[in-house]
Amino acid sequence: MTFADLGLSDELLKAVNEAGYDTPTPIQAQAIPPVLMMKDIIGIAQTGTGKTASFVLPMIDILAHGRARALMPRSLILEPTRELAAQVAENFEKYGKYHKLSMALLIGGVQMGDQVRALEKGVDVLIATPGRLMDLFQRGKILLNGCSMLVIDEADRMLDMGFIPDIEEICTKLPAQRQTLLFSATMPAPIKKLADRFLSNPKSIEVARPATASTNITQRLVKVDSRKKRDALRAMLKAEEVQSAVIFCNRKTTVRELNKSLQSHGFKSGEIHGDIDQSARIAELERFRAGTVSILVASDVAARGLDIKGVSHVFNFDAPWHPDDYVHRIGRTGRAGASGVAITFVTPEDAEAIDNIQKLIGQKIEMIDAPTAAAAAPTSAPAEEGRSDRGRRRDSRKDDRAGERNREERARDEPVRDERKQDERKRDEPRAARAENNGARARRPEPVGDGPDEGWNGPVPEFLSFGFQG
DNA sequence: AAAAAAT
Repeated sequence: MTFADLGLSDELLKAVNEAGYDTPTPIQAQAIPPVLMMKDIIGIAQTGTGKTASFVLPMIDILAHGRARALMPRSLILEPTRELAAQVAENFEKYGKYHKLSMALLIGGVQMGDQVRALEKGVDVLIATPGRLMDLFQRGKILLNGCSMLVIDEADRMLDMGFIPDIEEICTKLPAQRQTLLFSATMPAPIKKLADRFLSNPKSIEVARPATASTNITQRLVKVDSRKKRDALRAMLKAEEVQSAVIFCNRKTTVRELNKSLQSHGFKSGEIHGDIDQSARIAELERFRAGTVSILVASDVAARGLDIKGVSHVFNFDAPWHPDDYVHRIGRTGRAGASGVAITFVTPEDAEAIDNIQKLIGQKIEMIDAPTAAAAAPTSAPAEEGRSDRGRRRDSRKDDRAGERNREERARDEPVRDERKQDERKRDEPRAARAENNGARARRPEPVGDGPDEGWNGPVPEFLSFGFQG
């Protein structure tokens, strides 16, 4: 099965091939043909399954003919977070490079001016978070009665975030004659109801959860005293072959404090959470993507969907309260078949949360003791698909600043702050991504982590009975 | 127990 078998146009196939893909993922293979036949779809799939391309690709071909009129977008994609919306927009740019589609990204936290001007010119594709969309709608800047295609992405997360009333209102403003695609990782009752009400005769497509079944992410629990988490983290950052890591905390304040602490210990780190203003969030992600910082300390704003290449490690500095969040967080590593390591710090208070996580993923995660700074061993074989300075990094694991310095040097040649340069960089991005992708394909490592005795082989304490002294 | 999203 190749993309060519799915009925996509030659221009699109060319863009897909140039992006480095030739084989569709299961969700893409199942969804693209019916979407092209203008059917409604319910896609039950996690992020990381190639879900975004499963609607972006057919949409590009469907929208290729016809012209947008002022204030009347021809299609609408709803996303729960600004970052996800921006990421979908990037996908349209990447795959739509041989099409002349116009696009607008409507998200909060940024000036409305450009968004309004784009709407006035007319857009083929509107990508939005609900709040800003409703705002602009109420200001009379958008008419939705010419919008014949609707995508509701991450519907269950929209539910969590209280967006369902907004979504319903938006749905009623669209023409009844339209195509609707709904994607959700789970199907709670309110989402089913939403689908029943606003989709007609939908075809259901379900693909397996990637993070639970996938063997390419080595998962470990690390028993740690809650007062010694930072020491344990630093020790592990030094001991592990960390190409780049996302470190999740449960609270924004913890994110801020941990980032400061890491920086004061000489780590090149950045932070992202909802109290950081939008332009800084974008800049921070860009710095992380570019490798200017190798460590991103994050709240759950970054847990879902973010697709960043070469993330070798995810650390749960705090064990997530909701088991679903665990699956989403660790899915930031091991992307596209790469290997990855997910390490979760566990304090006695986390017992129930961990229990729920293990139930959800249907497996026990091996538990190890926190390493001391002196004697630390790597969890697994290094993730082979890190950034391009991976080789240098491998020889410098004692001094983890060395690799960062190299990365910094590279980054200095492509400063991200200067806007003009940033545009140039953006244009180069597809090429860079392609090179990385091909490289990854050529030397994909054996999946790690599905063997019980990999790297760590200390005794695994019976989880529920573990306790702490001190 | 939190975070996210319009201002």
